[in-house]
Amino acid sequence: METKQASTIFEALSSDVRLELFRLLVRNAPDGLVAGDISKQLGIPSTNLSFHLKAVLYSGLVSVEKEGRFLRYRANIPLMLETISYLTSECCQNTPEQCRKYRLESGVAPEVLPIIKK
Amino acid sequence: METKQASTIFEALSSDVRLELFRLLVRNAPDGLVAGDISKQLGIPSTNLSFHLKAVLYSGLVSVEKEGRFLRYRANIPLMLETISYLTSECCQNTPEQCRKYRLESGVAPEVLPIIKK
DNA sequence: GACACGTTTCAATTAATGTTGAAATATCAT
DNA sequence: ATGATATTTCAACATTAATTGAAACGTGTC
Repeated sequence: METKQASTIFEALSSDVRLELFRLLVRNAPDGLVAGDISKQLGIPSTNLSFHLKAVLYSGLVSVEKEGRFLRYRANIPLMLETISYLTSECCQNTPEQCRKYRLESGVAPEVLPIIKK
Repeated sequence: METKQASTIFEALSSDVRLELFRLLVRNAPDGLVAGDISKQLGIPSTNLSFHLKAVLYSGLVSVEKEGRFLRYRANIPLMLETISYLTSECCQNTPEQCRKYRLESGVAPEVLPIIKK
């Protein structure tokens, strides 16, 4: 992954509205949600949601599909995973012991987040 | 983790400069780097770096420590891990099979990124 | 103490982002 | 076709971010 793509993706997650939007779609993967449902669940006007949807679509983190007169949005989970991999790559100059220490410090369960390689 | 904190963290990673800055510190964990070295490695003026350093410091993703007349910056890896955990939480309504499919699709090695729980 | 060096703050400019209501567009139901 | 509904585009405004050079601030060195 290239820097430009990754920073665009983080940009897409950098507003409260868009972050909640994306997490909503992550929770609702793989089915996704139509715009109206998203608008209701986030409690923001559809016009504002549309603005933010454009940003996440541009980043690639979300995809859209026409469904009658609705538009269904879905989180692009594989891209999310690639982005995480990009962020954590070559962590600690590839010394697993240090990474392990950090992971313990974070309190995050190992099954959820083992960025340690091998 | 709260939405506000997480979006501030993604905001910190949303510019090319800051993303490269953070990844540089991740690679150089746990030792960190002093500002001058960062400035040289990123090839940007110290005044501009200082601006971006403030942003990542504010987010908590980077910490700083005085070292004589230098300032040493370090990536906050545990916070990075918590943030990743926040982003991926309740993925696919906790149906591991779907998550596994996505992971295969992403092409990311399982040891690097198993967000699947259990 | 005077000087050099690393780093930050300030001021100025340029550009981009977030929000809202009104209007436009597209699709389905009758 | 007409009307109702879903969603987007547009215009306007307020807010915030990015970049740069000059100046200021600390800290170590001679």
